[in-house]
Amino acid sequence: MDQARIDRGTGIALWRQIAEWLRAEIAAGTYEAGGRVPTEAEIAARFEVNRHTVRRAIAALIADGILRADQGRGTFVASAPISYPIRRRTRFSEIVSSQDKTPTGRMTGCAEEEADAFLAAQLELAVGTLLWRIETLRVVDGLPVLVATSWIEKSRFPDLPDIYGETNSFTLALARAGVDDYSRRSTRVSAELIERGDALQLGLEDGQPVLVLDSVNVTPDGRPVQYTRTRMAADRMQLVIEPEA
Amino acid sequence: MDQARIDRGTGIALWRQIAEWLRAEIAAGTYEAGGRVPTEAEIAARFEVNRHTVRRAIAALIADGILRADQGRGTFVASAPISYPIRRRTRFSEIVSSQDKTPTGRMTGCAEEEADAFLAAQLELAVGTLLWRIETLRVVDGLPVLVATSWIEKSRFPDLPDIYGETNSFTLALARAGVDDYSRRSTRVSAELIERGDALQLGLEDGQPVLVLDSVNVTPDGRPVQYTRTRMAADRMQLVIEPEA
DNA sequence: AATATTTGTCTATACAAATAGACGATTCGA
DNA sequence: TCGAATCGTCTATTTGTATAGACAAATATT
Repeated sequence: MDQARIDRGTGIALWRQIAEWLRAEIAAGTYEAGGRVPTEAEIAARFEVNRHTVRRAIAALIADGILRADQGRGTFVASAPISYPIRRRTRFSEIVSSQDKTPTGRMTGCAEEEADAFLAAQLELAVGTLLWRIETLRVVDGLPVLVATSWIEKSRFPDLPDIYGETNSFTLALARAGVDDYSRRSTRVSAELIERGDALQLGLEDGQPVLVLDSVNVTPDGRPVQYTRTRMAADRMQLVIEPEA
Repeated sequence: MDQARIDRGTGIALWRQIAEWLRAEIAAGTYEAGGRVPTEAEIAARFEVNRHTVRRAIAALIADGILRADQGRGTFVASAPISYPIRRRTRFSEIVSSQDKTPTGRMTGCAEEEADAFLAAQLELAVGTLLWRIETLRVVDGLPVLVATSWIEKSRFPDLPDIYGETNSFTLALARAGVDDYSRRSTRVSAELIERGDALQLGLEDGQPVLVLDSVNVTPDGRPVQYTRTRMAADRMQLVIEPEA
């Protein structure tokens, strides 16, 4: 049971007392990351204040990135952004698991595509080479955090979409084709406004920024195997550039 | 150097931020007990706020008994009341020293007086016996805390005023006359409004309450040696009635 | 498709907080 | 004794806080 109280005339505004109560409840785990907090009306009734006063408290927490409000749905705890360290060996599932979160992922699309000049250069293939283009959605604790598009040579990994569709793991899918290890060669990072399709998948609003990572994975002998373009919800993940451990 | 800051529009009233700053400064010892804190104008300039805002902060601390304002003089840290335990052996200097404070005292008056019926009964002497009446002011850490009037048989302690005037100690003065030990027999406690003369000596305003202690000190064989009427500033000392240790 | 729920925005009102200025009351030192 | 310093009180104005009500916009439910 919840016995918190707010006091009037103390020189501390009601909205601030409510904001601090909510912040404490979230920190204590009463409302889990990504979960819903009580509605404005409920909180207002709970403390016997006007809804506008609650709204101001919530606005302060939204400004701090602690809450996120969705019109018509409710107000949610904005999960702390997941750290995404960029190293030579970067495996999404390992990164996420090491932060006590549960990663899931699924293939949202798959198509054949001919390499254009850019992709051909990146993958060191001839222009027009047939590639798999695989669309992926990565989810952490039920919250979608990034979408990625990967291009992989079709002739070298003919049944990759099937294996990836089963395992949801590039590491496993490439291993089945004889690539036991791979590492990140280069990563370029930029920021863009989210595209419509990505926004739908990530549950973001138009106009939100995304981090865009363009990376090339190579086998230990330096041969490119995969070109990936990743779009990360900037409010849910943050990049960490670290020296090699 | 002092780097504290106050922020506007945070939902915490300026007066409260200032009050908490002052409270912290006092707790940290920046302004010592009984000492002066900066003037309203200085604090207002320090934080770039209006003097009225500072006044509200100070009013809150006065209500909490932490500060005390004297018109025309300044605002002072209200010393925490000194505990004054009542036991059989009560020595002002020992009590005060044990509370990490520095006691001083001085005789403020001395006169001869004949015992009236009341004093004669208390001291077990005949009515009309010549007594010394000695007025004493006790000060702790520079702050006057009590005034006392003591009556002692003159023929038994003929040069007591001289000795007390030198030593400011009844214990020593009585010892010189052969009374090695004495203890408190009875103490009556009451509360009155302060008298004009006492108010001047204690630096209190008219209308302030004082604790009045009427006590009789006796030698180990039970013979009365001293009758004392003590007036204590109620906001600077508090009585503690304890069982004998 | 209709309805209920929930957040977003707007207007209006009342009260608290903070500012501004003036002047009185008390104390202290020159 | 005078004036400066300091706290006490008063009026007036502006800004921040909180309430009240209405309706729009998006979502979820039936």
